[in-house]
Amino acid sequence: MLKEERHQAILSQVELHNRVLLTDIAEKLDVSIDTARRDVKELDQENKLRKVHGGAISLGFTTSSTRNTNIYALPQKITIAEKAATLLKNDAVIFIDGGTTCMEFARIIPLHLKLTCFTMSLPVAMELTTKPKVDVIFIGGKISKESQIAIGANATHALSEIKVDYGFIGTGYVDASDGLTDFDWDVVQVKKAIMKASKKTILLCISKKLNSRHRYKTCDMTAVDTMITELSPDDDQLKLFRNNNVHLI
Amino acid sequence: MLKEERHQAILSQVELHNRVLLTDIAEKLDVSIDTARRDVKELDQENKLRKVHGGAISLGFTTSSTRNTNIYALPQKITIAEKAATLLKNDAVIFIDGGTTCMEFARIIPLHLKLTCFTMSLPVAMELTTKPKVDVIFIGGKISKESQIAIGANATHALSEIKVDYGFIGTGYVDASDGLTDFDWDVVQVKKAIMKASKKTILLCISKKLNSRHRYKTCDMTAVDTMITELSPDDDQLKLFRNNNVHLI
DNA sequence: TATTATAATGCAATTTACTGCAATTAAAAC
DNA sequence: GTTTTAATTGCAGTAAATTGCATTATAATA
Repeated sequence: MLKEERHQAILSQVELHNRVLLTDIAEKLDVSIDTARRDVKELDQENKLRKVHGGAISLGFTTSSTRNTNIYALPQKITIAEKAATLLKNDAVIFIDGGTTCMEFARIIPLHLKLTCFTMSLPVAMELTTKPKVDVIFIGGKISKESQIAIGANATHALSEIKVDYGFIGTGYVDASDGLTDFDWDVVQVKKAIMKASKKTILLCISKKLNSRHRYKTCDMTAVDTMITELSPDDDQLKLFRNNNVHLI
Repeated sequence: MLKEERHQAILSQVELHNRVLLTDIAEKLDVSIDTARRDVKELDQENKLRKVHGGAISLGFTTSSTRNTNIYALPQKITIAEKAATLLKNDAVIFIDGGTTCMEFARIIPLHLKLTCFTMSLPVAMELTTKPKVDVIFIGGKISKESQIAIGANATHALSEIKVDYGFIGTGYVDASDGLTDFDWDVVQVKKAIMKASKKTILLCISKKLNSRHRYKTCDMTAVDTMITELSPDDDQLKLFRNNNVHLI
């Protein structure tokens, strides 16, 4: 393997996970630790990453105030994810839906927290594998290419056999009177099943989606126990939601 | 062979694989290393590629878009993946195991190919969502953090209910007499289930793993229908495998 | 503090690069 | 067709780069 290829491989790993261990480089690229260290050292000198004890981290990781340099992660979603994370307690059993907001939530879960997480979102599951104390269980099924979640009879059936404390879900569209709606029928079916499997349903939703609706209905607002948005609780837009016994954060 | 022809051959190689080794050029084009080096040097000066120690890489290789498609792929694994891909036909129903070699295989599947793919590897499933004509079905279960595949009773049970034409599997260790072995018991159980669900088992395995073994056994070599490595079929190491009715590519 | 893990350094073995040169080949000139 | 000329190629010797290992130093962690 050419040195240049190794360098690219290391950079891609850093780009993807924001960090990389020297031992991982050595093993996966089939070189000695020394070579891995030298590679990282050179990349550091070229200002492509930052070398730290035991590995390397991406340049933006430490400096930028916004946590992860995911271009899709809007700051509001991080705010929501941070609020949602405050609900988590050790040994909780939760479900995490797909979508970028839930993805942000998964990303923000503290490393020391012991959890059991169900999900049928591929990216969320991938992210959760980086959390040492989180048990991850994936609900299988046919994979929807757009949303990268498992759908179909298999998925809904598997969901019918579990019960979790909290179901953290997202939605495509939400409205105080029309409830949660989506444009994909299969996705709606799965979301229904998630809510049935959850003792409490927590909706993560950026304010942009408030007051919008689409073809297929997941549920009424009354079925949602808690809704988390980035707006302050006394925002005008939220008044309508208070009538549905929805707890707002 | 004319110099210009060589230059074209080198460029097409670089275009295809993003890289080329001087030793490969020398061997395949039947010239000395020196000539190969001189050719690459000229192409570099013409800005057709970038010369690096030991070979050359394509100019676009460093852009992050191509980088993401080349995470941690050893060149040998690409060779194996390419060979494996030749077995695929339209409308085939296959299973793809986890591991970097199988990942490379998933990556190389042509976009025009219509397939149904089962997998219980998160990265493989993610990759497959980029193939428009491939139906992806994920076998759910508890996710193993090291290997990022679904394991456990759920996974093996789900596997017991399907039947695929080809099962493309990897293994941690392989030996002609001891067969396929691994260090993780759960993983071995899943691999067994995969083989049971496959009409034909195709083992993708880099030569480095040949003649190695570990604690838990998946199966004997006789259970493998085809083994694909990057070695030439008359390599000495492979002689031992011929005795097991294993088809080598 | 003790213990472990990681880093830095020097060194030897290997691989690759460069240089000059002679032999060969292809093209040009006669 | 023959000779001349220039380009190309392979080889040998040397220089440089790369790599892995051993050793010592340093940093992290309990």
